[in-house]
Amino acid sequence: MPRMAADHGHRLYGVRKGAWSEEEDALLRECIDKYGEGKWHQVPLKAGLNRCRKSCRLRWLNYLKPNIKRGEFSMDEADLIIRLHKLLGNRWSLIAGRLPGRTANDVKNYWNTHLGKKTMLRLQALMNSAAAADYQTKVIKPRPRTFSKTLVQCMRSGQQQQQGLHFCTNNGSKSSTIKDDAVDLISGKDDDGVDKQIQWWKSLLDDQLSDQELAALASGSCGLDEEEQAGYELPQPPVDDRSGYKIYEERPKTDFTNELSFDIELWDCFTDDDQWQTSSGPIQGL
DNA sequence: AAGGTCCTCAACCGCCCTACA
DNA sequence: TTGTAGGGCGGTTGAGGACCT
Repeated sequence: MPRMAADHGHRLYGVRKGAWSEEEDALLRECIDKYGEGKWHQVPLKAGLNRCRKSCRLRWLNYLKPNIKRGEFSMDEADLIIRLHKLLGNRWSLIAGRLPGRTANDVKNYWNTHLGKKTMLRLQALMNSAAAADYQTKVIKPRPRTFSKTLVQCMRSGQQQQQGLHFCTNNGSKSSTIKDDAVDLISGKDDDGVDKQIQWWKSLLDDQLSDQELAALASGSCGLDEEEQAGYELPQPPVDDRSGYKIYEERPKTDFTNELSFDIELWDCFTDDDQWQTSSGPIQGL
């Protein structure tokens, strides 16, 4: 069934659709070189293209732009996508903004085809079948998350943010989630943005546990000293005496822990190819 | 070899946000 | 304050290639 061309409610007829030809690409490239990006409504006219402005913009941003990186996503990129998706959800443009040369469309497609729910189910099915065939079982050990010192500092300086928790003041006037805060940081909405962004990314990307943190984990804490723990332990009463914030346990519906456990499994698949191949054979289609 | 199914990704659609008059 | 237009985004579709039976 042919699609109707729609452009902000105005139906456009006779506008070319579908795959772009090399001639069209050349015309668009020439036009952007000459007049620059922006003013997309003028581009079809100036370029002599029988395309709607959105089609021109999309073609440029997703395909013709000079710095676009094509080809396979690296493991680093995949890892970053997983982490950012956990924080930001389907904010593909924000995620793509942190992956040089990648477009939102690329990231979205990559997620849907390689990292999304369907792939998750396929992977689980493969794991189940491998187990059923009496292959060596791959044991996934839970990896507790630690609260970075950066976040703790933010908390103390009035930043009501904590991973996986919702904070609000006693009168309930302010409530935020880690996703919203992450979006603000990434999009640079905060005034003292640069330093905070650096710190935030540092804590996000810091996958290595310090010796201190490892020792704390071994003793059953979560990487904070006693005083810090007192304020953040989930089962604690809802009001923190020192900060005056109510602390709410994240509702199970958000299923953060399940997501996390899957991501770890997925990441192990990326990093542990040898193990997969020896225990249950290579995973097809990943 | 042929037909069917699955997968990937470029492109489209419709909605939202913002700027401006 | 309201209406309009442009820019941008996320969700969805469908063509075409790869793979399977």
